[in-house]
Amino acid sequence: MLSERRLEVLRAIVQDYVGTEEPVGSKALTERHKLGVSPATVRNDMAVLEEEGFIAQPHTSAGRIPTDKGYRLFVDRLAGVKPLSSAERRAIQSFLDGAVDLDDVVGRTVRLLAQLTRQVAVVQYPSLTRSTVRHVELLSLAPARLMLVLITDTGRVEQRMIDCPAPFGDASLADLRARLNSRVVGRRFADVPQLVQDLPESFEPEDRGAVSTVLSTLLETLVEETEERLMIGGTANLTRFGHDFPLTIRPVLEALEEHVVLLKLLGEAKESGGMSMTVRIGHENAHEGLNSTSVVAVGYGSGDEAVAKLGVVGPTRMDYPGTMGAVRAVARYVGQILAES
Amino acid sequence: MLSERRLEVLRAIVQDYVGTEEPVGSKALTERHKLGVSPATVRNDMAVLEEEGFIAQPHTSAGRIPTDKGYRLFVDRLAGVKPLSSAERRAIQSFLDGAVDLDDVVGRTVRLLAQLTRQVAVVQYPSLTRSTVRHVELLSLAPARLMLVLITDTGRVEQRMIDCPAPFGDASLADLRARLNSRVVGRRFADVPQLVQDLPESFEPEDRGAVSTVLSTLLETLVEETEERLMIGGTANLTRFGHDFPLTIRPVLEALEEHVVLLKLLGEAKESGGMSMTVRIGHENAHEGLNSTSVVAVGYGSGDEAVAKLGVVGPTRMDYPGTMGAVRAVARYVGQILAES
DNA sequence: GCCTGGCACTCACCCGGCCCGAGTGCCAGC
DNA sequence: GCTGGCACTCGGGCCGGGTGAGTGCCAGGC
Repeated sequence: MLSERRLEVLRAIVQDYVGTEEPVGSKALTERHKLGVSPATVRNDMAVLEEEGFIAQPHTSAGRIPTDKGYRLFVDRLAGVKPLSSAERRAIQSFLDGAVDLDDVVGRTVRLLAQLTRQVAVVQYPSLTRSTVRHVELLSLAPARLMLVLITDTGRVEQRMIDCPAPFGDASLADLRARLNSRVVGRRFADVPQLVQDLPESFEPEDRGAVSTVLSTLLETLVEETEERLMIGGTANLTRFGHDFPLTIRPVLEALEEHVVLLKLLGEAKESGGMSMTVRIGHENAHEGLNSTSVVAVGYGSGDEAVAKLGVVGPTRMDYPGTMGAVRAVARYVGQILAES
Repeated sequence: MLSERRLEVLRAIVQDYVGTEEPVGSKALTERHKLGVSPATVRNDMAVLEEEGFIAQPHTSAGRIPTDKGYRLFVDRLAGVKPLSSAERRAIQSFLDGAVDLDDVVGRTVRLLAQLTRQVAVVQYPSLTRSTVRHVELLSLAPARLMLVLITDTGRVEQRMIDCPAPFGDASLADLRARLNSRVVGRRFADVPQLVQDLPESFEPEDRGAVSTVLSTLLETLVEETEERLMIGGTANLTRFGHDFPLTIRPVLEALEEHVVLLKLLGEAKESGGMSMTVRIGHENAHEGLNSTSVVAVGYGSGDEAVAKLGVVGPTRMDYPGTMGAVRAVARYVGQILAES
């Protein structure tokens, strides 16, 4: 177990390093923080911290920098979540309030988060699995060609073309539309399959084929489109860590373009309701390209349950309390916006 | 007027510089190209080209590099559009063929273009102004609350909430839906305002307010949403020009995030049907951040007329013939895909 | 008149050596 | 267990010479 003062030294190192971006030495530490001890003592503490793997020296005779393990300890035990100033909160609210549709909400959220944290922001579109159906619409485009439009409670719209095995009368179509809606509106996606299972049987034999086709397309849409989408912003902020980063920036950009990777990243730790904040530091990220970055993510949703996640990607050397505060605050406001609409 | 040989020298300089990324000298030029003259002669030609502003020296006693003006001449008079290999064409086709919906088409196109040109790809969503209406749907969510869904021939779906001044009966709603569709389906967006102008008059007085509200929302959607969206990919390719670029990469990333700027960029030169290819080199780009990049853009569409643009952003030092070939080929295939669906 | 080979000149870049200073580890003393 | 002192390390900045690619100019030849 590390003594109280050693933890204090670690905290000071992390704070200074995040601020200056330069390895921090024992003398500078005692000057900037009221540790109440001399540089020599700090040096001894540093030696211990290094032995334990919390900090490291880039070269002999240079200051120390925190390791991933050091940041981990800092985040877990030494840092709180810094609440935003009321001015910042107002800014968030007014920025998000002008949104007109879901795309706009997500777009604004990304820009907001990127600006607030000065890092790369990632926002996942509200997931369909936990959503409910607001409306299903069927349109006849041609005698045997339909369009299925699915509207979710989060405001998302999905459409699919359907080629029916046989022409489908307008009356039957209206009937199907009405019955379908009466069964699934307000229901969760996961429940839909059961709810529509016996629907074909209640139609005339000649229409059953078409009805089945429609239903299977609907179910496909529900499942397939759970493949989620996301939006990214603030990549220009990557250049802020340019000094030692230029070599590392490429794999990060590459990783950011692989949305599948990011979705997995956000998705991990969906246990615990999914609303809690997760911080993955450096090598804790499975993807190699992100080994020199940290990911701060949190779930958001209109109710108690998360419908999706959002977060930021930045250098391991980031202002964790501030970032976590901003991410959490933004997630809350987005949740509110979604609940209102 | 420049002599034939001097143009040849310029072409050789551009090609070598694009290949090696290093200033090219007179000796190396004569070695790599069959110019049929000695280095000394080339030096004289270079002096003339420099005086005319087509090439420049980074420092005294270094090779020459093309200026924006030099690239311009190269593109206009010295370079053709390099057609793709049949293998590349097959790759394009098979890559795009698997797309399931519009988002997917655009997403695949971006990735394809980025990979093919190894540069940053930008694809604009099919514009609504030139599109036609495929269907308008009205859904009753609550007594005085409607949802308007607009489906375009390019497969795009827009939805809007409408709060009516007074409740609106189901019969009236069905009536409005039917009449609205019979008037606007298959019509161009630009023509819609005239076509629906007198529609409220034909309804009962108590419904006219609601009908007007619906119509004005529809018209708003048509206009507002002409504000177009786009997708970007391949930003990791920016790091390929890292050697002299690290300082310049930031403003480029920033410019790429300002979609408005990009849209303006793509939009310029919409004259001439909009299908022709435009190349903007270096300072020809109005936006400062893109002063060291070139933009190659071309319109695409399902018919003869462009519904949107796509293109790539890369360093002025790019392989113009190859890039132009790839951009043009991709645009054609995307047009085909859109026409089929 | 245009092309050519020769020649002197100019810098950017590389390399090695040097100094400097921040930072360290260790030790003896309080 | 903390402190001040001390010798040591080593990365980074600075200087100076050598190198070579590239240039401009000039006199001579086709």
